[in-house]
Amino acid sequence: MPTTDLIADLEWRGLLKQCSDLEALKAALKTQQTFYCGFDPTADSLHIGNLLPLMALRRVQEHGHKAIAIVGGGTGLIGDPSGKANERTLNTPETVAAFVKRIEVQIRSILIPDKTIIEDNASWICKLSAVELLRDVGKHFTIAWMLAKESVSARLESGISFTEFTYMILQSYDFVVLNERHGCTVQIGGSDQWGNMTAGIDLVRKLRGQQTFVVTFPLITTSSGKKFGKSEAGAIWMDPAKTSPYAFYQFWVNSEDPDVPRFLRQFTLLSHIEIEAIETEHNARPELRSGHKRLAAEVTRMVHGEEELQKVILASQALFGGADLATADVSTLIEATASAPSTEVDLANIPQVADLLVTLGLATSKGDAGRLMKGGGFYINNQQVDAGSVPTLSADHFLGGRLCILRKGKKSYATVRVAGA
RNA sequence: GGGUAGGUGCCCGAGCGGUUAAAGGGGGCAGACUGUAAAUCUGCUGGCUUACGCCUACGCUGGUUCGAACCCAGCCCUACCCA
Repeated sequence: MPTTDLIADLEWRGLLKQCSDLEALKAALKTQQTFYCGFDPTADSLHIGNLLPLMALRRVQEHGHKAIAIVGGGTGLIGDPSGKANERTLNTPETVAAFVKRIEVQIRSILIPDKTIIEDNASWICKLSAVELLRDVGKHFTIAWMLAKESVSARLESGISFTEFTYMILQSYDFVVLNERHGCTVQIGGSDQWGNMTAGIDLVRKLRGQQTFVVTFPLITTSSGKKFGKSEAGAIWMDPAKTSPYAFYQFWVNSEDPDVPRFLRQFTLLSHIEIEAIETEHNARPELRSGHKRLAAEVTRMVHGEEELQKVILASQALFGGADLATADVSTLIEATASAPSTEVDLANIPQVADLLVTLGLATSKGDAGRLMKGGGFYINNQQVDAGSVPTLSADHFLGGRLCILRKGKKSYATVRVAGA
């Protein structure tokens, strides 16, 4: 059941950047191994940047190995200096604990439930006494060696507290605990975690006399060099309350062409053959955007489920199909746009358009709304409003007397519903 | 503790007594062209206001002045150098 194909698969998918000892790992993978990856509870939801490590763990499972996800309820109280230019503000233990709970649920939804172990490192880190930490763990680290780590050396100029300085020790200790409890032998993570992770290898060797491995995947960038995972509204979250399924789906549909093949490999479970077929199709008819749509569908289904996906596809078709919304089925539209921002109005007293745009988050201020309308970037029910004119909403704008769709630019929309309808 | 250079809008960065809501660039938003892509071109990019206009803004607090981002004083912070 366990296979060494895992490495080849990761390589093909562009998910393998570095490995501490590739040949030895390949040999080890002939028998079932246990992998782990850590997730930092820095917010109340994971975002799509975290999807990559999750997918990596999922692939580990698909190839018959075991996967552990660690939620850093303990390390999250300290703060990882890796890749951070400045010391970070500490969250309260209550906040971190709340983040941990929510993130655990999300992790479970992506991984194969009955094959997944989730651990919160607070359960051992918080029990560690200062003396234990210093005698049993700290004794194995020399200052010179720690200072040489990129995560620390990069911060010597700008400043790093003792707190964050010790982070790598705690993360290393995680590896030791998992090795002891679950026989965990491989840690995977982003390449920015290389320093912390290799520190773990050393500590496991010293404390448990066992060889362990580290595998990293590259950090994701878009082909035009923009930061991956950000949209106009900020990060793309997995929590539907923070990023609507519609916005989530649209994020992927809007991927740049050159990124699509890579994203299909990295973020979907589609097979090599399927992906290559999609690529061929895309190259033949790029204007159909079939690759984008498939990518968006796969990822949205995985994160939000089939039902949400269907709604979102309906909404996308209605809004981008160029259909005349006046003739569309209102119930379907209402259903399809359920995940968009929305507000209710009273037909007898419809607020000004600018105010509505602000309430719905399509504009940041009335001035911003005014500029938008002035520039011709505003649509009511898919009808572009003439640049310069200032529209007012009337009862006629409400499809079936119930729904009015406001759109900003090509991609952002929100709905106005009639109260009680 | 001493010295030097600095702290300007989302970021970088010009301005160094009035014509400065503050050059220029980046980023962002929108329009055109396409394919809900990229590239390119164009417009916008503090808030309120139908509008005249009003308010807020150049580290903080005071002061000089008819008038200050710009001058003065004190303070805070950052970087580098010396103890």
